[in-house]
Amino acid sequence: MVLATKIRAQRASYHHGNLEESLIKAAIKLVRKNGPDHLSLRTAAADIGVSPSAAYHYFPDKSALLDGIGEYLFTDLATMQEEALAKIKGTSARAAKARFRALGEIYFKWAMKEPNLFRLMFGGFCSIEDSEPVDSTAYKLFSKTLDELVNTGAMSKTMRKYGELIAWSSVHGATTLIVEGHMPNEAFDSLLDGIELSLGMSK
Amino acid sequence: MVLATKIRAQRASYHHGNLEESLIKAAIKLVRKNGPDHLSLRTAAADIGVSPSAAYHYFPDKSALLDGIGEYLFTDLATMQEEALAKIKGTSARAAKARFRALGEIYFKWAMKEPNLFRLMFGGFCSIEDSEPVDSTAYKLFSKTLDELVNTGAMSKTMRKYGELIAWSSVHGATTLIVEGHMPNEAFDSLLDGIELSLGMSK
DNA sequence: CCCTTTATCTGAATAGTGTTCAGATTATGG
DNA sequence: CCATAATCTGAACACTATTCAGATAAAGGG
Repeated sequence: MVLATKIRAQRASYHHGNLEESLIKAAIKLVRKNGPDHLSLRTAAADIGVSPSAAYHYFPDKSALLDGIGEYLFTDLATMQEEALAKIKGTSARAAKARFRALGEIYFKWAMKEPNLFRLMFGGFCSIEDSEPVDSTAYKLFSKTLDELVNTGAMSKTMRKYGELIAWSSVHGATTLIVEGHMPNEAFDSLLDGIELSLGMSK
Repeated sequence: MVLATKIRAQRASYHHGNLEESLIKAAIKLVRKNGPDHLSLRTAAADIGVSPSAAYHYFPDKSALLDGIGEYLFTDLATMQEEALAKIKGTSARAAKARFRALGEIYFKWAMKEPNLFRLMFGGFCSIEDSEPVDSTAYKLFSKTLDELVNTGAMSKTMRKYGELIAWSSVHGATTLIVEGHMPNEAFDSLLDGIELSLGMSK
């Protein structure tokens, strides 16, 4: 009984029951359409049938709401990358390279499919509290993938120490530049080729 | 006489005389302080002692004002890069490498000094009308610098075709990641080292 | 079962925003 | 000097974030 009333999120009563998450999801929809600037706290509240001031019981600010969205999206992207990696099995050099490539491609595709959400994540709209980004799930996945490349002999040891830096920077850079229209779409695949070459990955 | 009245920008009369540029400069000041989101057309107008609606004779939109700022800033950055390149004379491989490095460092330093202006330029706040970014002054400077590297034997021919892609993407990527707090500051110099190595530049 | 306490949400108000438009003001050219 | 055109103002409209006193409902103790 207690659970039943708590679970329904569709607002059958004065109390909403799930306002925080509902607000974030409504806000994500708006950001997707209108961009991270142009997010309206009021319409997000209205969309889930709640007064504007209700939001202030869960977020001190509009910017706190943006932070909440950011956290949600970052874990979302990390999950996608984990799933993509899990699909590529094996311990061969070939598999390691495929995983490396998959990480970059997921990143890029995600950004191209949801440019406004990507902007929110990396455009200074949300402050991530993760003390060090190095601790993040995504970064660990990434480092592990690079280690595999070295261990299977697919990547030169000399370049290993620049691995994270070059790959992460250039994949992120190309993605943002393409998303913002400063670089042609086709450039991304070519870039991945170039990185593999430059990091000393065997053909 | 005619010139005298046109030149004074300090508003000694009903007509301002230089509203478009004054608005852009006032807006730049605001963006520098408060970020590209949070730019207020009204306070920009108020700061130069003009009514809000006056702006609409020069910009159809607030977003058009942002476009104007973007154009202003892009030429500003390009000028800085040109000046930096001009200071490094000579046709040796050493000089070519110094120019390459200078381009990246200027880019990074500029962003770190003015993160909010950098966000405006590359964060989707302004739409650049340059049909192809390849035509931009900055890009031409960049390509020329890479050519010099190959001609002086400082860079391998094999990697030349990935030169723009890798260097531009990774410099831009590292810069944005650092500016947004996703990467430590010290990473940038290390990245430049890595790029030089990976693009086959002789030590 | 009721009743108090506490969490949750509303309504109204304030101050600021982009944008429009009729009209006032000034410069320009004949 | 005067008519025309360019330029700017003032007031208005529909938004926005944010605050706060009070209404509403849930939870826990008697």
